[in-house]
Amino acid sequence: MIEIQRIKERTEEVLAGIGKRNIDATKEIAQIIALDSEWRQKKTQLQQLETEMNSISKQIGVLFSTGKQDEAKALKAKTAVLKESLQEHKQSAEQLENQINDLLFSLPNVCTEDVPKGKDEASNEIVEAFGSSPSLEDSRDAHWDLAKEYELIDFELGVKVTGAGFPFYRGQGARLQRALVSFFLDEAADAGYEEFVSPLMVNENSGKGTGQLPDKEGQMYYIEADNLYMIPTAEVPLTNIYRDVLLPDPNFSIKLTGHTPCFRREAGSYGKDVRGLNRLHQFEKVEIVRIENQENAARALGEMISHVKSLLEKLGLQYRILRLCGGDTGFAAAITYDFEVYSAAQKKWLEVSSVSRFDTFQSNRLKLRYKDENKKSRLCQTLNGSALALPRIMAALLENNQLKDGINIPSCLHKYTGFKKISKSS
RNA sequence: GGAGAAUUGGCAGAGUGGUCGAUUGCGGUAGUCUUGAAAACUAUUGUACCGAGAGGUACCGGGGGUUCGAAUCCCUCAUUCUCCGCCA
Repeated sequence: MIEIQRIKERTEEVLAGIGKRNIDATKEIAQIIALDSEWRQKKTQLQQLETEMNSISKQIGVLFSTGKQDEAKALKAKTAVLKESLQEHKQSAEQLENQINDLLFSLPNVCTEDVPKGKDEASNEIVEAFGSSPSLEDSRDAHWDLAKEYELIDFELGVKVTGAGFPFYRGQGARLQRALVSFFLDEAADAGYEEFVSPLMVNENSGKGTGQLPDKEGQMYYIEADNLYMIPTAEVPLTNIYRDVLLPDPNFSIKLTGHTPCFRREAGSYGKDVRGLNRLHQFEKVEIVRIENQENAARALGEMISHVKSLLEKLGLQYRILRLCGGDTGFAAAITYDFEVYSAAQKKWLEVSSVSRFDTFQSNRLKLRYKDENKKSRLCQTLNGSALALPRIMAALLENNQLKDGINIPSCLHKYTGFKKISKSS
């Protein structure tokens, strides 16, 4: 959530940043500021009462220990009124605090200056494009047809065993999947990211820490018996490693990566958008996460973008980078860049990565801080990005590299697949 | 899954109803001594919040309760350890 100090001190900036999402938060912000000053008043009064109470209690203690029972009893009688008023103050301070928190939780992050204003994806900006569409013959097939033809992915089997959106990968398809994961992890390691194998379920506090809860509760699979959530992305366990952490030194740059399945309930889609690998309930992803100080966050974002670019270029995929407009930017992000690859057979762009800077929005919830040069606690900056999400990469690779008698594997993957071409007979 | 024990500051470890935010040791920081270092000695050393400041408040695994007063008593949840059972 947004730091309340920022709301009070830089109100205009906050309003403008949220305004980019086509949301007018004037009322909420004014309410927060008003409630906050009310809360401060109550808090001060409450603490005064507590001081008084503490001192009386101490006196009673002294009186008892010096044998002055009667005086102690007299003093005790006085506390009843005080106690009542103390309770009242405590309750109303708490109530105010809850109201403020509810409001703060409901506000999305402040978009940075370079985020374009806009309501939906139509206002996203294309900032860069790379590569060109492969020239395929007329017989170009969509990946779901290729998957069947070469026995790479079995969607029906997934339906039988689990349900729609849970495919089986098999044979060369499974191998290609594993090759991609290894390739992505090795590239991340080369770029200095420490690899983690994380839990695939998280508790409620973790969900809150990265902002999936309470707003996106319905999008996660929930294990009721144990009060656990299936992770929608490795971002959740990886970032939550640093929940409630105070880093002692301002010179740090934390780079984490992990490969996990991601589970998403994603109700309400239909048609060819969800066909094949385009949208799944379970898919694999390699995520990169960074925790930085105030000064380094902007540079880290640039490095992450370069990293994702280099992956796509090594895979030889045509891609473009979008700077999302406010309305399309996720609740917790301050700025997001989406990467899309071109799927030649479907003739459409598929989102394969989303790289975001969260400013202090997550770290505020996470209580993730560091000591700066003056030994003052400051909130860290968190960033994350997909590097990369597997299914749509796989879809694009299959479609774009298809030949009459097989599918070419990009050379960077050869050492992982053990074959250079997907063919029927093998 | 069953039985028992435990959870205190960076770490170790006291504290069982009242000047306890918490004895002490180690570690950290600063200083004295030293050509330098070590040792020794001295001081200092948690986090968050309220307050213009002085200062105050909260926090002893989490939450709730009893009490004028709780690290200390009660309830509850979580975690760790030991033993038993089961198991990749």
